[in-house]
Amino acid sequence: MFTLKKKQKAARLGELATVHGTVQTPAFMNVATAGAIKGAVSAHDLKALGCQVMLCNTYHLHLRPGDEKIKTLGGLHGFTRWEGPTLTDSGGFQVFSLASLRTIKEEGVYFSSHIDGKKIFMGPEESMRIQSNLGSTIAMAFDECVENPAEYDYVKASCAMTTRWLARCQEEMRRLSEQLGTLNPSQLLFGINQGGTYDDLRIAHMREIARMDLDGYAIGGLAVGETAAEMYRIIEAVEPEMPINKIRYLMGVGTPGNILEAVRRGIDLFDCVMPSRNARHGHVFTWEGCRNIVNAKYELDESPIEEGCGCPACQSFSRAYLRHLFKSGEMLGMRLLVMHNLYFYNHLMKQIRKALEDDVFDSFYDRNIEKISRRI
RNA sequence: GGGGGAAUUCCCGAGCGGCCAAAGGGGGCAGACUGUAAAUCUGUUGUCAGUGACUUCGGUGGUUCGAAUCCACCUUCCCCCA
Repeated sequence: MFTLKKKQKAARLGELATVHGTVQTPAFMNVATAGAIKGAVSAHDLKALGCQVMLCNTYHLHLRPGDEKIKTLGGLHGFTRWEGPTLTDSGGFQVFSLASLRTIKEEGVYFSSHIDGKKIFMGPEESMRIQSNLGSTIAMAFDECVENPAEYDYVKASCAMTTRWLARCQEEMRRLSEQLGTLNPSQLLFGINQGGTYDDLRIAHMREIARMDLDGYAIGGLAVGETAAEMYRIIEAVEPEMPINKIRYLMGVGTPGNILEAVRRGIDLFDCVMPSRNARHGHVFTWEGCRNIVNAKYELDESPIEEGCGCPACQSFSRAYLRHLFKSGEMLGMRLLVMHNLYFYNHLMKQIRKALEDDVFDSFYDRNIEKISRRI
């Protein structure tokens, strides 16, 4: 159940109440695709980093270790020991990211497993069943995430299919929630807007799925090839069509700057691999911009990544030490950088919420958008 | 004391007369990464001006139109026999 608490122009402050806890929005969900944040960060660490929602992946967990096994082990919550809300992505993104390993049909998608080549079929019903076994707080609809740019006719047909798939997801979820032994009978279902870079398709699709009364609405198929300017234009086009009293999720986005821009345009929820992946490659986010800790200029730098940061890395360690750990291939280096970035993202959202609470989001945006987006 | 082998650009290591500023790793420097097939991938790595020139393959001489590559001596290291 989503409550819109406050609005400043398009930007929204809200909260989503779930059986696993309440999420204060705008929020960033921390990505734990295979049940763990890559870079040796556990569910317990996540709590200390200010994480509100942990995101896991249907396709990956279905392949390994298998959703039935996870169900036996108490679902995602019992398995990972993350006690808060979870969101499972449906496998729709893998239709895009594993494009060379799949075939799309009306009934669903045939994948060759990236692990062993085994044939895997995943349609809307399969995705819902897997997500039900995982027992996530929020299940995402199974969609086709189309790469940008794509032909108009292809995107139009794909959108229509994604809508039909959404109806099947809804139907299957209804059936599953009534079944005895379902881990989370009150699992929420979010629908996903598609339409590539075509405003008319985006709007038409959003109107259609808005009528289907879902628990939340996501914008998918962005940050997959188009420019940031196009992404913002599409959000602006679609936003007025999104139900005002439902949570809005921009999937897979993005940089701190992207997030600030999207909150300003009315988005409540985000997720992205960027804080963890970039940390694994030495990039750290700060309020002054993004740094690369391996740069030679940090060799003798005794200051923390960011002065005043409350993360475990900045609490105790210098840039020089972190650089050394990282370059030496010490796991600790990677782990500390990942923790810093996740803390930064979660803290950024907290500051955004505070600015909205205090009715100063505009000036908060003006003060930070340029700095936060640069490379230093 | 006798015999045999080796020395290559930051490191390891190819090359064995021209197509060699010299393969390939490593390391260094930098870049990319947006619902994670990603602790990965890309570029660059003698100097200076940048279609070229110059210096470089243990040292010094030599052979040759031309040498990291052939010859002589020297230096250092390794192995075997005494």
